[in-house]
Amino acid sequence: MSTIYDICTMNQEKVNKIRAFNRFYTRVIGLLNKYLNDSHYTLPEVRVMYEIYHHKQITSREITELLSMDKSYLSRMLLSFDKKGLIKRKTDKTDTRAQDISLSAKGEKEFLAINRSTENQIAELLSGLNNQEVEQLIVHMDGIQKILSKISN
Amino acid sequence: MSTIYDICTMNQEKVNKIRAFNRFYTRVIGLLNKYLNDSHYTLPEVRVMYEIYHHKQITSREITELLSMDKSYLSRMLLSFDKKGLIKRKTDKTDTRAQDISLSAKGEKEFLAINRSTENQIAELLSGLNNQEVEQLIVHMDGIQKILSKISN
DNA sequence: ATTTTTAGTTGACTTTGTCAACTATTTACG
DNA sequence: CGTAAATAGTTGACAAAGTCAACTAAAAAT
Repeated sequence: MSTIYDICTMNQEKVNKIRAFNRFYTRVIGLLNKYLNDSHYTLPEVRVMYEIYHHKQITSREITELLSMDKSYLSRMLLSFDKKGLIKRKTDKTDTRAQDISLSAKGEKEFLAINRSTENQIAELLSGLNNQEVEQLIVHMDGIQKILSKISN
Repeated sequence: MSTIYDICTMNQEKVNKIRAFNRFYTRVIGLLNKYLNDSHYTLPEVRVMYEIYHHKQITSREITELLSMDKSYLSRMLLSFDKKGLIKRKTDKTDTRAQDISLSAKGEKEFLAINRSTENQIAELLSGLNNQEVEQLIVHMDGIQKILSKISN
């Protein structure tokens, strides 16, 4: 918990630089997500698929926690995945209220295709940079994650 | 323009690290924007106010370009700002189709209040870090902006 | 002078996301 | 044990965010 004193003595310029970065990176992320317009899936759908894929077995509740997503929103999304045959759901053995969700063969195929095109898009973006710049970029990104992980619970 | 060759030889791990950072930072930005729920304004509204404030005089078209925002969406937003007395609009002297938009005294007051609370929120976030960490964070952020500015048109 | 482009508005719509109420379990606890 | 409280997921109703196309009026291009 910070005090008024902390906030007031905090260098204004530093805060402004961080805000500038946030604005800048919001645009970067926006650009990178633009490609999704051409895919059959929306950004939140892809995020959900990502979680299912990387957990192999996951419950609704876990997804809502991981993505800070409303459970009703997710419930409807999973229904649409189900209709499209992208997921399998089976009742959890130790808690019959919960379902273990996993990607079907079709779902996995779809996800991996999206995944590849995201990767290609980033690779394409990076192709405008030389090797050293890419290395530096990653160093900076790791650095930010390391520092901010301390505070983001 | 990148070639297939570039993409295929691009280190997969680097691409994955960048994607991981994007996911991470999407969450950070999401957390920072959460506070807006308590404000009277939405995120896109604040962004528009930001642009009006920092240009003193700006047209609708310029805002749509700066924020990649649909002109109909913006038009309605400006209408609501107008109704709330947050902006002044006057016909541009050299192009009577266009309007020069600026914040009213009330609008400026509102924007500055939002601005302060965003600043405080970031300052509060940073209060969990020591001086050196904050310095490092800014170095990394500047680094990323410098590198990515080369390519993001 | 007329066609084409542009600035902004409006109508109709879709997507995205939220909130509260509900059912069916499970867990906590006297 | 048995009842109360908490939890997993669904559903209805809605609000917020964003898009698309058609339109008016003015400006720019030809």
